[in-house]
Amino acid sequence: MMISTRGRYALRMMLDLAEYQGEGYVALKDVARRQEISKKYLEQIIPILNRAELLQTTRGYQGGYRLARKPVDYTLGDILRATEGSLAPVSCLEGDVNLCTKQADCATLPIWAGLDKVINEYLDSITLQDVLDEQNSRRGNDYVI
Amino acid sequence: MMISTRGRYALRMMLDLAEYQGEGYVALKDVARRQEISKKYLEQIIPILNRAELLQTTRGYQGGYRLARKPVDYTLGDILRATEGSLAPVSCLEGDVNLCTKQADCATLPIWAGLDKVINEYLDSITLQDVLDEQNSRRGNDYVI
DNA sequence: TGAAAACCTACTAAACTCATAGTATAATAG
DNA sequence: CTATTATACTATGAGTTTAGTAGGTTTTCA
Repeated sequence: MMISTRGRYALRMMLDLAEYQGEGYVALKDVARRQEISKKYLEQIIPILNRAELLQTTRGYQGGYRLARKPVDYTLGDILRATEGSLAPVSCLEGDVNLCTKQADCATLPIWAGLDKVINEYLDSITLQDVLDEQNSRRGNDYVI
Repeated sequence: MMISTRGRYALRMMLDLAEYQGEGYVALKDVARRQEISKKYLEQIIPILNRAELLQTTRGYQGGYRLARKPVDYTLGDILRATEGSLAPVSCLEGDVNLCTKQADCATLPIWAGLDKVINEYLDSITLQDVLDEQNSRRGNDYVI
């Protein structure tokens, strides 16, 4: 019932990008250094976020990544559903892929559907901006004029 | 982010026991047959439930299992925490075992703590009896006098 | 043309999942 | 006492997933 490192690192990377994007693009090596995560591993997570159109990219000199939207326009659910594949607690809930012949009289399916609902609702109730704000207030930046 | 078969089978077994315990003990082979789950695999799940004192057991002739308490006195959280080990979405939340040096200024920890909370609260809001009731009403037993 | 950066693909050790198999132990009927 | 029924315990294993490492390719710009 764990969120994998893939999802957790993706979230930390998105937060890092949100924090450090001034005008330009942020190089992955800087994210990796600050977050203490292997750059090579982050490289593998990036394409997932790219496919979901969560990032903008430039290559070459002074290239890097930046958020495609404002932090307030990402929910944690957006990021985690993309990287975790799905947040469904059982495979019978994953689209129409895993059809179960017993669905109609499965006593436990409504339970998992309900669990799925509370998980997604919780994660969609928090935006990247919310986490940034919370982080700043923790650092005492809430007294900055 | 999945509930494993261990947890799901445990839940189905508990429901089966709840449904079929008249006076006596229910043999595992009957549960296995009705639920279409390998009896040998269920045998491995049983000790987990036994250690958590969720079941009563007798061996030998007409032996088997029964619920230690009334269905209304089990929450799904009780059963799933026992079988899944923990429902925590990240290991830093698991007791004092996985201490993380960055806990104090970790921006994401409160998120996972909140997620953990909604998951546990949801699963603790449902009892075994609730699932039985829902099952019976679905089968049309709600019109029985 | 050379440096800096993203992009892409293959590989791997370790852990976990979902079982299967076999033997030992206990309880009861007859 | 012994055969039957049932749980208890331990070992093994195939397959998948996780969490990376490694190395080379392509793009951009000074």
